[in-house]
Amino acid sequence: MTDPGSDRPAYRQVADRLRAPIESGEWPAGYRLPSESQLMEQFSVSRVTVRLAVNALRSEGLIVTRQGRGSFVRDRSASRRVSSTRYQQDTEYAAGRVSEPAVRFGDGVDDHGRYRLERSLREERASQQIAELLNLSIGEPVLQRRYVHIVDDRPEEINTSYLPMDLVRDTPVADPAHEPWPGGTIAQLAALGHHVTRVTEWVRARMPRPDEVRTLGVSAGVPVLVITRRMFAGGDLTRPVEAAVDIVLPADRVVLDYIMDLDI
Amino acid sequence: MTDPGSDRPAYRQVADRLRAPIESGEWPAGYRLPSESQLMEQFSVSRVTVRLAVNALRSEGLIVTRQGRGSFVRDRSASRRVSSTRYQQDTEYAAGRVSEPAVRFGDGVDDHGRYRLERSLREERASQQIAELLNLSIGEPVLQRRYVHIVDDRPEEINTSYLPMDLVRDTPVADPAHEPWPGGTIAQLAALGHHVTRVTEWVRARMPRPDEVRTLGVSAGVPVLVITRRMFAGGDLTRPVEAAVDIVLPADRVVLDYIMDLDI
DNA sequence: CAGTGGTCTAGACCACGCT
DNA sequence: GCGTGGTCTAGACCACTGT
Repeated sequence: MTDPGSDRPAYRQVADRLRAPIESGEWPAGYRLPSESQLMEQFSVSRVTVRLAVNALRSEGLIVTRQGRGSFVRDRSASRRVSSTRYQQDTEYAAGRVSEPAVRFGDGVDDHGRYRLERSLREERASQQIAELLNLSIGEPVLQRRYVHIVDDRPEEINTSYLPMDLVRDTPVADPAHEPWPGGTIAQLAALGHHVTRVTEWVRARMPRPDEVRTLGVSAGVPVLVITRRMFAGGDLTRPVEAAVDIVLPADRVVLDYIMDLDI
Repeated sequence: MTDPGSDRPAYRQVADRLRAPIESGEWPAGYRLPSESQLMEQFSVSRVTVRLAVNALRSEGLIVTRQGRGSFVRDRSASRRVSSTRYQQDTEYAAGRVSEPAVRFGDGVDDHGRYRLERSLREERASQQIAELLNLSIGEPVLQRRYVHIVDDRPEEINTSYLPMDLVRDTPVADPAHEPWPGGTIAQLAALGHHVTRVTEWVRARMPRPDEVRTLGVSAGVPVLVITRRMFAGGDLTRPVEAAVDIVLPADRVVLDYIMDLDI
């Protein structure tokens, strides 16, 4: 039953009573909540009120609902760790000092054939945003590369990056037929003589757009992490050699890991 | 009018038709959407359907609604930039090489008296999480420090950090009467002879809990960035000297800025 | 006071998932 | 076939905001 005397609206009271066992862990990930009819009876409220409560929990990211089956406590443990040390490791790999490039999607993922990469390359003219990021003029030619990283048939990362066309024209980097390059962008650029010395990342979070909900397969109530990355080469900090706008990651599956060493 | 022949439910069609002018910029931040009654008439749907559409946009973070006034396009431009270089700058400051510690809440904020800090200190016994982060045993004494950074009477950051009690017992750091320390934790620790050489940050994003919605004053549909930070001193990478769990930042107001210099 | 969004009811039909 | 959630309607009263 809800308390009609309370200031708190009935649907919030219902939500509160469902939230408690979820946050305490009494209802673990995967636990099925009572059905809407059961909640209507248990709290003596209408279906609309029950659904308002359930919606609130869903947009808090606590539950997922599946038509015909029910609402379930969502697994909120992040699985993948994206470490900033991958850039240093790719640098070492490009220099031949280590034999393996950085692993991006977890150990053993490739072995089991669960990892897939979809790529597309395209020459474009720099938009205002890209021109600003790469310190070019609007309209200068750039190479757009779009990567979708897929694990277990589920996209884990969408990544659109741009390189100044001057840097890569008539090189394997701009060749669509070319295989994915071990060691990633840093190794590619190193092969062209551009040695990346600095990477900057701007990190934001927001709710996904509907198209991102579809492609990333995130459920309602799960934000995305959005990274804007720039790479600088050879001590030139004025003109980046690469800019990746909107690297989009589902926040329920990812932790970003940054290490900062300080000179004392 | 909505298209009843479409597979797409009416409320999604309404949401789509409202989303377009928002994302294109035709309706700028602050623009007032048509009222619910206007939308009912315009699309020939019931109020519930209109509200489903409006709720969808709200949980996407595109609009805010205010009772008695209407729904408005939300300002999605982030204002504050949190840079990882602040750690290096605090280190320089602690070493006396620069005269100013890193600015945390924007230029001129202090001058106008718009910035306020609420602090609390408390001795505690390490929980399992804290023990793991600090590489201590469960139950060992730690100093808990809780900071709430307030700008314009609006909390901008909640920060709970822990230091091993052994490091700070009977020092000014553990003294509640002590003023906020210029240069922050790094300068405090330096004054005690612990020179921070490495800072690691784990970055996540999630939807705020109801209590965070209240304290941070974020509107529905805005996620929070959550940082877990550890500081290591003097080349000892096994035992951190500080751990900050759940530094919580409203994602609509903040961009995190990381710079990674690579050794080639 | 009129207009706005916030809450709530009773009832209906549909689509999905399992048995 | 039955129970689940998804969508939708018509109608009501309340609380807040402005004139």
